[in-house]
Amino acid sequence: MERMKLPILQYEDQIVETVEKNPVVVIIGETGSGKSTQLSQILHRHGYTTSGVIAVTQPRRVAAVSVSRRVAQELGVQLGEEVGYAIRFEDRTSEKTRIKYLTDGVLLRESLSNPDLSQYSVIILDEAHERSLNTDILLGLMKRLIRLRATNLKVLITSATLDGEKVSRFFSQCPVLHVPGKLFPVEILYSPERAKNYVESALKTALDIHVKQPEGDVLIFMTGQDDIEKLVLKLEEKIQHLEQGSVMDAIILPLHGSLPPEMQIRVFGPPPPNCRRFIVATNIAETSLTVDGVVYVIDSGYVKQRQYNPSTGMYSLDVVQISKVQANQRAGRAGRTRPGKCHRLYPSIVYNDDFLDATIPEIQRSSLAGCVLYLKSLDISDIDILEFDYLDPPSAESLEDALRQLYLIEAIDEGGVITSLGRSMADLPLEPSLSRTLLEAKDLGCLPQALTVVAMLSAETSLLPARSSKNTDKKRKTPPSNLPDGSGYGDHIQLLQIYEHWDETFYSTEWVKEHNLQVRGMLFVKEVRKQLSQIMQKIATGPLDVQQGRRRKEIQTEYRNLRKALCVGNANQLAERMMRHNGYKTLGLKSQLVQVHPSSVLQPDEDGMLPNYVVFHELISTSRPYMRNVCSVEMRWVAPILQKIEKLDVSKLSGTSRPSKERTQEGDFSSQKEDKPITQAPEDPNSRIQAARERFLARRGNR
DNA sequence: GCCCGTTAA
Repeated sequence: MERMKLPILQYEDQIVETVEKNPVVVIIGETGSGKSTQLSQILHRHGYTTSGVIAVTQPRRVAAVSVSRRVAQELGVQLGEEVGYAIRFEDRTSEKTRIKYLTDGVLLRESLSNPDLSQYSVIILDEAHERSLNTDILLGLMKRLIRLRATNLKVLITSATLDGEKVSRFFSQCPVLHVPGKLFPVEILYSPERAKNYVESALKTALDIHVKQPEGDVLIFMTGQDDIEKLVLKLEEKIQHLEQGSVMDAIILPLHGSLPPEMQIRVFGPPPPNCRRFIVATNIAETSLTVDGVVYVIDSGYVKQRQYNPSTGMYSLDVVQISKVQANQRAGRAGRTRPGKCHRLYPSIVYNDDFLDATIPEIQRSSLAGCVLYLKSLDISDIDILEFDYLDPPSAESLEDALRQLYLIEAIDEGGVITSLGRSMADLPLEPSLSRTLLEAKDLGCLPQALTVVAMLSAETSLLPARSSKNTDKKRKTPPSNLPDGSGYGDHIQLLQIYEHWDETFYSTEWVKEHNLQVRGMLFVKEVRKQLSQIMQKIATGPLDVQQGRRRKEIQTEYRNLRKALCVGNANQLAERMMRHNGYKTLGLKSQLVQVHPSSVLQPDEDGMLPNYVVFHELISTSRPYMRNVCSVEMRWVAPILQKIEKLDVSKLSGTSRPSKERTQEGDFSSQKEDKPITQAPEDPNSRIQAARERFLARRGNR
């Protein structure tokens, strides 16, 4: 059997012995080592499932499902019995389950109702090198848990290329085991200089491979849909000319996230005989999807990355250089089935001197309001939010921004302590502004409508129709969509109307297609709405289903209440129109000049002016700073919020004026397995981050 | 006039 040869099995004794002796072990295993499927089974064989369940976290849903399926198969058991999985909307575990695969988000949720995670004897954090926001929080929680939990707990942190030393230091010098993978060698070829235009450069390299190199598929990493479409067109054109010669056939496949699923699946089908496939992809092919048969990789060296600026509250989507970890991950995609080649469209000096070692972790690129609320809602008195032990701490500025946001929506009081409202918000799997909107809507009697809007917003990117690439005619505008118009109030109301129409058709797939929306997205909204309704049902009265057959007057009242709830929930996302034109300035710590996104359905009045005050769901800087998903609100709702903003004192919010907390509880537990001191001086994280940030920003400015 | 990489509760 293939499995018998998995490299990790040769290390079984060593792994078990190390786990016996240490609460935390780091395991570095390259692709193909079998760590995701074997580690849990090894520990199961050695009795670790007698005292509890083995949990294995995955950053992605599909991985949790597919890996658990394979393990069940290998153990010859029914999936959902001894081996199961739990992901959002789907729990396939039972009382018999001893090995449980779950997304890290699900484990975080479980930790909310059971901070000790007492049902688990072992927790394996898999793919930790991806450094997802959730994984990073779990790392901090695990560090605390191994000291505090009364019953024995083993933690394994496994990853492909993670800097093992760094994690080991984080966990008091815990041991690091290396397990080799089963990758074939990949020859790295650098360009003499960095391409001025990486699309052109990729095109040349691809054609060169096609003409000169033996069979084998080519995977090309671009940054986004635009690049991909350009390159696909050019490749098709050039290869058609070539084919009159003697080269083999070729097909060219785009691959990115906004492609409908049936188009994504094409890359998994068997390739036609005697035909080379060119797959032009975003970083979706870096980790999320694995394409078989790739022998050549072309790496542009760039990626599109979303980042949050805590001082302005603005997201931006920038093309940035990849990290060394990412470059190696991309190269590795060429060596899965046989030796391969990776063409890097940049010189080795750029790789060595310019690329960051690792991608900046998500926790340092995101708004932390949700994360901070989550930590505050855990009933653990020894956690002070500003002192929470992160592998890579976020900046003080980012934490303060999060506290300010939470205070403005009354999730914490002026002393930084979580309110009962805040606790209710933490129960909802939503960003805080949306949770707050729901709770306010409950009091205002428009909860069914708010549930719909919030569910629609949380799926919004997967709703929009796929942009067609053929629309290159300059004069052709987007076809007039016959979607509802939000009655002039803006995008939130439009989202509500869209869903209500769909509900009227009894969730017809045809209706969705006719209106150029994505079926997958709408079905997701339906699931989210159902989940949120179930949670809200516990504290709300009255029906929460979509309301139908109301009178016009009732609907107007609902819209008004809904807009009011949105205003309360988005207290940190308000903007005021300029006097003489339709530009806006945001109301907050640092005012920004912004505009309503052109896709908005917000309507101007008879004089052509937009409303004086709006709330927005998101601030994003693309070609300009834009507010996306905008809704008109009234000044009288805004006024009290403005007063609050003026009086706000961040130093109180961060709890620095509070007396330090007692830590007696900690001493009781820690005596158990404290052979090494836990308190280690962090090696000056702030200066390290600062330096990384500066490099990062400088690079951004360069382009 | 815009147009988004990815993931998740």
